[in-house]
Amino acid sequence: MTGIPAATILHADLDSFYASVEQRDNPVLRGRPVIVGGGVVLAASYEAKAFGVRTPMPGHEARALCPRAVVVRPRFEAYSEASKAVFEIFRDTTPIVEGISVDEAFLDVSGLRMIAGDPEDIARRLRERVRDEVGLPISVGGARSKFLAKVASAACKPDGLRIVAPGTELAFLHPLPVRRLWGVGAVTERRLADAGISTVGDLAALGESRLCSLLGRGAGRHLFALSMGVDPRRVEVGRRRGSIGAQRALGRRPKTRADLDTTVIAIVDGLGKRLRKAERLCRTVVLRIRFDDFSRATRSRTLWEPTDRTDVIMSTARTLLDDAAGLLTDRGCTLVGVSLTNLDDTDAVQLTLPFDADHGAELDTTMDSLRERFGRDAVTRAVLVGHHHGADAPMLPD
DNA sequence: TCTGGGGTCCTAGGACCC
DNA sequence: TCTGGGGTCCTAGGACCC
Repeated sequence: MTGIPAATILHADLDSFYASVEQRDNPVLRGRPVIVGGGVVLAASYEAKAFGVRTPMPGHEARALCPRAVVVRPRFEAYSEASKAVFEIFRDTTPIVEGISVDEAFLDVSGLRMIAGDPEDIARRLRERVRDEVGLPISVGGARSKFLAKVASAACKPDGLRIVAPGTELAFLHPLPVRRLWGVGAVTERRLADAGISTVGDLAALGESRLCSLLGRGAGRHLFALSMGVDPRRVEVGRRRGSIGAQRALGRRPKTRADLDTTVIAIVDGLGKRLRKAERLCRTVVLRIRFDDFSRATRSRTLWEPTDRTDVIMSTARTLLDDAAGLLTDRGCTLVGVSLTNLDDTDAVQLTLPFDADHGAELDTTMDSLRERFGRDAVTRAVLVGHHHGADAPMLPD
C-alpha cells in the first residue's frame, strides 16, 4: 500500500438500527423476526428481512410475508439515546465526524495513521467498542471517498467490515447494480433499465454525454462521476440542518377545513418550540399536502425577515392553507405537513477580515476579540469562510 | 388500521435588477 | 419595432435518502 494514498474515509452504519435496539433491550426478541412500526415498517431485524420484509413496507404486507414476526411500537427516545452513545464513540475515534442520520456517519481517519494505525485497525476497534459499550452491531466500510465507503458498508452488512483498497475501486464498483449509486431510486432505475443499463459498469460504459441526454445534465454528470469512482466531497464537520418540519398522516376518512386547521396548529406549535430551542430563525414556511391518490402539492411563503415566533409562522401557515383550499375540493387530504426553511442562526454576527497566510495566529486573535465583544461564553460557534484570489475568485458586484 | 416522519438536493419558470 | 447578457430570489414540483 506504500506510495498510494490509503483508504481514509470510513462510513459507519448501524444495522437495522431500531430493531437492533429492541433486540438489545428485550432478550425475548433476540434471534426472532422483529418489525418496528405499525402502519409501515420503520425497521426490520435481519431475521425478518430473510422473509422479504423491507422498509418502508405497509404493515399488513410485512405480516403476510412473515406471520411469526413480533411487531413492536417504536421507542424513539431509546433510539435517540443509543445514537448519542454511538456518536460519542465516533467522535472519540476522530474529531472529523459528519453525521448523516441517527444511525450513520462518515469519519475521516486520514490523519490517524501514525497514532491509531491503518483504517482497517481503526474500523475494527470502532466496531468492537460499539458492540461492547452500546451493545449494537455496526457495519463499517472504508475507502478513499465518501461514496465508496458507503457502498462498502452496504456490501458488508450485516455486522461486517469492508475496506476497498486503493486501486481496486472500479473492480469493486462496476459489477454492482445501478441502484447502489447514490441518487438512483426507483424512477431512475426504471429509466436506466429501459435503456438496457443494469450495472454500474454498464452506466460507466455509456459515457457521460449519453447519460446526460438520458437523465438530464445534473443527474447525468453526477452518476457518471460516481460510476468512475470520482467523489471529491470532504467529510464536513458541524453541518447544520437547512430545514425543520413535521407532518401528520390523517387517514382516509373525510376531513373538514377545521380538522386541517387543528392539525396545522398543533404542528406549527411544535415547530416553533423546536426552532427556538435550536436557536434558529426561519424565513420560509412551506405547507405540504398529500391527497388520497398519493399525489402531492406544496405552497410556500417567504417572510420579510427571519422569525422564530409561533404566531407569525401560524398566520403564514393558515394563509397557505387558504391558498391550497381550491386543491381540496375534489380530492381527499391524507397528510398535512409544515416545513420551515431558509434557516438562519439567531444572533449570528459576521466579521470580514483580511487574512495573511503567514500570520495564521490572526485566527486566535479574532476569536479573542469576539469573546471580548460579546462575553466569553456568548460565542458558541464560529464559521470560517475563506475567499481566495485567482481564477475562481468570486465576482464582485457592479 | 391499506402507505411514516424526518430530511437533502435539483430543476424550471417568472419577476426583478444592473 | 427591433433587441442582450449577466445575475439573484422566489415558488412549485420531483427524485431521493434513512
